Amino acid sequence: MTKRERATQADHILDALGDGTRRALLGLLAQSPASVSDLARVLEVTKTAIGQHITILEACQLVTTQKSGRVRLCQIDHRGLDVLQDWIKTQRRSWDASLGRLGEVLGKGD
Amino acid sequence: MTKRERATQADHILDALGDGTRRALLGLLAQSPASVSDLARVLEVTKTAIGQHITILEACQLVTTQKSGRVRLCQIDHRGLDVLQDWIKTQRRSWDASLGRLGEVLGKGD
DNA sequence: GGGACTGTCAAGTCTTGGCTTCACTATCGC
DNA sequence: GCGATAGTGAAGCCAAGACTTGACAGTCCC
Repeated sequence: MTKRERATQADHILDALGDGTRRALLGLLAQSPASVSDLARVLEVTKTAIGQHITILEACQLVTTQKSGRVRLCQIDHRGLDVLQDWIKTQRRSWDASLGRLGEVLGKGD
Repeated sequence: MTKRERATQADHILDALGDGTRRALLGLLAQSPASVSDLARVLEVTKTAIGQHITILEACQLVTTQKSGRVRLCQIDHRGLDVLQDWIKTQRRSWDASLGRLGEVLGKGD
């Protein structure tokens, strides 16, 4: 992914999910909403690191946050997953069609 | 993703899909099977690079290959996507439940 | 056999990005 | 106000990994 890439939302989501720490983050948030400090404590990384990950996850709608006072509460956003599921569906449709064509070409067995 | 990570197959798949070139590869293969050289030509990288990506994609069952003569024909493997779809389903279930509990806690509206 | 082509291996380069440190602001509670 | 806590910003470190080069083995076809 260096050049000429028209990045769709699905691209951003897959990039985001390509990191194990972020997946762990989602795993934790799937259980219950949590603050940046909470997450940092559990995953044993700095709050700065968590903040960076959350920014990325928020940008592609896998997480939402709301700040009340000095604490930023993070929770899951389902919209990102919806997009990802659509991406899978599209891929599958596309290559089902391609297998169909392949089948026709090979298709002697009727 | 540095330490203490019990990598599931979904983890490997998401790691694999975290790279834009590999996604492009899948996009091409979704349209029709192709050889390593074909893919290298279209994506404008070396055959070596394609070979490396294909190895990774094959390892997590997103692609299958078969060699006939000197050409290695690559095509989509649906099993990887099945696993990914399951992963999404699991995540969604998990955090729907969590949102449900949150709803109960907040749940004065009842 | 010889040339063209397909793919792989080993080794190295170089960018990306995950993470830290340090300094700083803002909020809470006394 | 003051100390403790929550979070952010800038800068830099460093390992992971994407990609290349060059040499090589197989295969096809003349």
